[in-house]
Amino acid sequence: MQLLSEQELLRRQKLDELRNLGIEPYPAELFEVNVSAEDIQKNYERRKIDYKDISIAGRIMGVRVMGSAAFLELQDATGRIQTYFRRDDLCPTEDKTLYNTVFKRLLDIGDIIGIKGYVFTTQTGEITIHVTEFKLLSKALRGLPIVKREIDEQGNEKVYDAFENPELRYRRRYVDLIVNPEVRETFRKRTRIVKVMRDFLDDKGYLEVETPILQPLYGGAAARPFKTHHNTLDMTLYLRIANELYLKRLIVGGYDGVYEFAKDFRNEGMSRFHNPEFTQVELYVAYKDYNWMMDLVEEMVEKIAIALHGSTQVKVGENVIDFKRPWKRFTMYGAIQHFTGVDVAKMDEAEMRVAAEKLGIRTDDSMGRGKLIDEIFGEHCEKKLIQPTFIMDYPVEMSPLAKKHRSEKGLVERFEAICNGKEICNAYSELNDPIDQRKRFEEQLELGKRGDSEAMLLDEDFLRALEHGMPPTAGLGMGIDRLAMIMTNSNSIQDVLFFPQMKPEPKTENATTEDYKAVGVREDLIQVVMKLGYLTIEELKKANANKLHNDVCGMRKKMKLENVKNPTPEEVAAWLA
RNA sequence: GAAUCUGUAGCUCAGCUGGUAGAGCAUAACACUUUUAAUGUUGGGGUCCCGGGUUCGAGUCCCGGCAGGUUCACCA
Repeated sequence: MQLLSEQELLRRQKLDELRNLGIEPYPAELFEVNVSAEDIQKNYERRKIDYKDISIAGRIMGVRVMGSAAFLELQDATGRIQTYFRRDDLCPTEDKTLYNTVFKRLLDIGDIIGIKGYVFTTQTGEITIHVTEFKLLSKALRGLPIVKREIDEQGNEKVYDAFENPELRYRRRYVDLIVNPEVRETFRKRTRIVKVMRDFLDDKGYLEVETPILQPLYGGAAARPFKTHHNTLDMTLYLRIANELYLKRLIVGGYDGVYEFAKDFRNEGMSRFHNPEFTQVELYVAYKDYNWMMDLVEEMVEKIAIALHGSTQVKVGENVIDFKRPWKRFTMYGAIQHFTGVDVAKMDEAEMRVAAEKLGIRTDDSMGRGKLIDEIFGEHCEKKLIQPTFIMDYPVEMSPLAKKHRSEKGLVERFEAICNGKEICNAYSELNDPIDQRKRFEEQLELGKRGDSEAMLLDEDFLRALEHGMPPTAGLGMGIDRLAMIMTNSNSIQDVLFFPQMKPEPKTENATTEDYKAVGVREDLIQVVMKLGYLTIEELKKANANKLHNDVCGMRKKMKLENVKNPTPEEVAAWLA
């Protein structure tokens, strides 16, 4: 049972009043819409004749009543439009109920209405709909945060009473989307990113596929999984951490290009860059290598920037990032030399450990050469790479699915694109030598035995697929969330996920309607009893009967519940019996 | 996991060295037929996140918890 605020109670009373007037607050039939707010704003001035008989629906976002005329802000999916209501138009006869009562008193900010009318321009120059008919389509029982916006002389928008509490915004994204238009826009951009990619990959003739999310073995990345159980098969299943191994099986099967936009799940820490479920696009193309893939990534991301911003330049925080091709390319050794002045290429593990210590890295004996390189890079290079940059040729130890470098010993043909100090994609010339692949898996198993909880498992069926022969293949994984953060200038992954993962809201342990009824409290009095602070039956039972009767009658009056009858003293005494 | 900040009206936030809880918006009533953060007047509205403690007295101080933000760690 919810404890309702004054404003919520009032709106419920309005619901009854509407029904008493014969108005259904939640009508079943459709409302024909023939125009959008954006359409009117954009095209009215040029084609006035087309806006003489319009029908539009949306949410009331603001009301300015001036006696027998009123302005009301209507918001639909495309934006806002001002509407003008005049009593004498809506109520040509003596009966002014429709305007005075229904419109002025029973409609609220947040309600969804449909209107018919014609467009005109007010004296102050605002394009406005003169309303000839309106219909309530859905009554809102909760008030919205009222965000007010003003455009100053410089054309800058000033926002008053912004709805910006992050917890509420994420938990109640529907409210966030209603009152913060820039949030709606962010998610439109996110969808646009995916659409541009999909069109780009489809144009090249690659096949969009779906592969299992529930996997008997998790693989394709180094991460801890979520574990679940299938009852009928009585077996453990894991939510995928990547789909790499399945897509490669499809390349073995003879498709020469496959891709999937995949939700992946990793049971690890959360931060402004990490959500337990996130989206990646993975792409595998036969007969290509990582050099070819770098060109593709540049081309695709440049296209996305242009599609979203009309330019290759994107403002992200303090920086302007330019995605214009070609991007800078460094080998990992080259990047380390460039940023630290240290040439690690020829060092063995011992020399490198010394070098790392000198660069302020805490090392220990478990760290091999690959790990040391990765630490140095992470500490001294990655954060400094603001403009999009490819880092190529990683140590073999960290890349068990990548092909050995064609000329450099100890390295693999792998690259990441770094942008704004963070990885946005990861790609290899894929390892297709089944014997080498088995060896690499075995090394991972060894790491797992030594306690690395993220070491990869050996996937025997995947190896069998490789043994059938996989063509040389270039593979790519690109994080959609991270890319969306950059492309929408968002500081947190939570701002590009509609419903980021949160701990559940603490439960209120109030008694239920049934609990109250069980001790004899009439349903319409429950609100009153709760308002008095008796939120559990236990507390209620402790009350003094006379005082409780007095309090209930007083509170009923205070809450202006005219339709609710006061309880008799005997009735109240019976609750406590 | 650690550090740190935050939690007060439907929303955004004040609240000093502890003394009966405040503003703006929203809401209610009245006025107002082209306003736009509409305006004017008058009201109502609070489990100060939860639980302990100190105190004559706690929104405020102390301890513990819950939720959230940020940074770090982890996570390629």
